Amino acid sequence: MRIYNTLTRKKDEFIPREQGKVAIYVCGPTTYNYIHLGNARPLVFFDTVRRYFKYRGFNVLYVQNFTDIDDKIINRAREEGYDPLVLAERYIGEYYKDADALNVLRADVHPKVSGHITEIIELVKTLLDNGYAYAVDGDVYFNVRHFTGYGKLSGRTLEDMQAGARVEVDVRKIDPMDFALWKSAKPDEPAWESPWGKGRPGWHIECSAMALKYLGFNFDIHGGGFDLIFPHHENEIAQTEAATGQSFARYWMHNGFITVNQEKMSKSLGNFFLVRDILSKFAPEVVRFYLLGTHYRSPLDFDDEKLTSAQRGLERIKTSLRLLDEALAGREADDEARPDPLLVTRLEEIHIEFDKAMEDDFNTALAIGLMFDLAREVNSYLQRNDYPNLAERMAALQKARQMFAQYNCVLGIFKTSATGDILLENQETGNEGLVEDLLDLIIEIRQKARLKKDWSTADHLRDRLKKLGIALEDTPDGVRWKRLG
RNA sequence: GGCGACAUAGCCAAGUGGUAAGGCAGAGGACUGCAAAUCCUUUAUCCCCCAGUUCAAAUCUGGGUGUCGCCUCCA
Repeated sequence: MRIYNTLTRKKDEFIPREQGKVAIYVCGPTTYNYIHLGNARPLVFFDTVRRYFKYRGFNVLYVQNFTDIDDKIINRAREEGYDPLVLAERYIGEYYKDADALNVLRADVHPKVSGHITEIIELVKTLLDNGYAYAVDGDVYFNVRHFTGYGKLSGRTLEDMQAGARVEVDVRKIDPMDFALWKSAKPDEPAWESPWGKGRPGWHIECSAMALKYLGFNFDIHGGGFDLIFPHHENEIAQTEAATGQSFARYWMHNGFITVNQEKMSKSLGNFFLVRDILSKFAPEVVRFYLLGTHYRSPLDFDDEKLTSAQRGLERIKTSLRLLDEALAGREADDEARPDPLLVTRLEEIHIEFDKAMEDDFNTALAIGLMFDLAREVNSYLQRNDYPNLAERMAALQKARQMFAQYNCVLGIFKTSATGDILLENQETGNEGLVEDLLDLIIEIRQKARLKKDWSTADHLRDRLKKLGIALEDTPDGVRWKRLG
């Protein structure tokens, strides 16, 4: 497996710290608002990475933090008249709603900063003892000049950074690039007792403390958005490696941005789209499918048309799944039957390609392309009548359905049953009984009209149903209906 | 100013030396009462421009143009 490593600026062969195990830390959101699509990309992508490792038989330990103490939270809380921690907690709850909708699996651990103050203080103490940090008026800063590797992740030197530095010069700092490990508390801010007085952690130290606690040093993969490379991840590396004398993480993965009109979607530019607003217009599987349709390191431009295009594409795959289910419905699988090689040889080729795509730096775009190939092979095969016998045909189709389910386990597009079978929307809820019965009735009436060649009645019913979001399809074997959109 | 990324058909997008995946949209055909869905065929003599390396380049090197990002909170 090859992974593009920001640290080495190339694709490196993945060698786990421990055989058969992989430890991953992903920087989660600062919870002062609902998440937007830009936040969703790393969630969905790293969730897919995690799923792929699992699919390959790895034992995955996946940690994603919540930053629940931060200036923005404090400001927002002040505006709304809440306690900052209460506000943060509320948005953590909202985060789960959006993440669950997008089929993002819960992390093994979702640590919060507020629950790890002790660990953070310990880490800061270590850095002070080591001489990598200094305290001034209740603040503690990390001394970047002291850490020789500073800049190794972002690929620039302190001189580079200062040449165009836009940081305000704080005379109390030894170097302008020094960053806060601990901030003294202003009145009305959440604060904790520390050896340096009441205060709260700086932004970067939390991830170091929590990653070390749950994953230890030298763990496998640390992920986040491109914009975290500097300063966040650079500082994490500096702190952690200065404190432990050990490597922090070995593979650093960064996803590209979601853009709007080619510009970065960000909270500060105000051009962001909330996940829940998008989900009010598009199904979650469409959003996930769209996000994974582009390689994670490339920018991805967002607008409704692109989602609509994704929706239509996904419909193709759904159709193929429906056709498969229809063909297999009510038939017992015969485990003895040899799958028809006519279909299965192609399936095997696709399967090899799928693994190759994912092995090569998680090329989900290629993997999705292969799902389309799979769909075409299936659809095409279903139209043929020259199969050897029914049992072999069914075995081959069964195999195809398993492949769809497997790939879906990795890509996480469709909701699944407990056994991992793909659930299409018609099957999702148990509350559909009446709708189905009514549709059966309407279809029956229409069929009678069609027998009498009363095309205007038949077409009228079909048109009206279409306006209600139900599409009818007449086939030689009867009428099929599905929900649109 | 420093550092970096990207530029592939109408649109989206994969492809890091061997002669352009896939999707959306479009065209033609099969099927259909008509549709829809599906299948088949078709849509880039060519991958921003120029020069170079090579038997061979979208893929490597140099130069140029354009777009974006980081250097400040941001996924």
